[in-house]
Amino acid sequence: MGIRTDYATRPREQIASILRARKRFSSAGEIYEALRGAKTKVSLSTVYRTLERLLERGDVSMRVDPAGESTYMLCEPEHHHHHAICRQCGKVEDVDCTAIEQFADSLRSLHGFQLDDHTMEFFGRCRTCR
Amino acid sequence: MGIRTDYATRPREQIASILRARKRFSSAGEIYEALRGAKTKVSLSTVYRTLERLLERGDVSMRVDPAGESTYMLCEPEHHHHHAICRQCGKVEDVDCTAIEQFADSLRSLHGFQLDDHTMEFFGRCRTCR
DNA sequence: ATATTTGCAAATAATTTGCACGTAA
DNA sequence: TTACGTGCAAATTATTTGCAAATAT
Repeated sequence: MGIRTDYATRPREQIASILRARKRFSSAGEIYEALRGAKTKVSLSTVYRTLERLLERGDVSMRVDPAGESTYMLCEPEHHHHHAICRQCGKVEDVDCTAIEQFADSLRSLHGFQLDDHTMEFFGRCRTCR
Repeated sequence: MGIRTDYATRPREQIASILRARKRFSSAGEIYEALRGAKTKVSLSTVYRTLERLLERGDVSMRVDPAGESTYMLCEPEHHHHHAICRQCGKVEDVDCTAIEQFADSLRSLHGFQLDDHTMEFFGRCRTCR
């Protein structure tokens, strides 16, 4: 019998709900603040622990912002893709960039460097913020 | 008369020297440790302040590692380029990727997204670590 | 019933800051 | 001299952890 680690608790539902509502990367602190108005009280530690758990499960993607803060967003990483992040409103759009990846693949022989992973982020203004 | 902010001090020389010797991204703490053996004592605050100053001057490039720590490397960002980071030894090779950027440019109309900047990092093993 | 989750407060760890003293020009 | 830089110790900030109480199954 394996270990069961998936209780559906109120705090977890609340946190998931916030994540669903926000379509951008949010820090633990921001989620905690967004929860302030909610009926159930959720502690900051629980927010951290839940985010870590969601990350392990692959339900959120994590991004360390330039200030070094970890931020999270609901997002099934089923297929490798990248993000276009609006500088103004923070909205994130998935960028499917097969062609870019093909290009990245072609860099495999570059510098004698055996390429096995890469990251990319795009910044600018989304349609509504332009 | 403007403000002069460029004294050539012993601590700054020591820090620059360490940066020159290491060809990889190093944290303030790592530089501080590397300085332990040096003749001159340099405080951790000075390491932080010097790195911040070098960053403002454009003499180093900064990277927030996945754990959220800021790391620095000597590197003139004269022309926009990216990095191939060896997972094993940490060595960094500059990747000139004009073609990738052309591709990125072509994404400008993507999603109605006005692209104005992007980041990319490549990971793998360098020639000697393969 | 009982294994898991939570809240709280205390512990870490990276980074920043105030201030008196030291130093380059 | 004197404006700028440095060290130290204390303050901040994000994140983690121990543990007793609460909760889901």
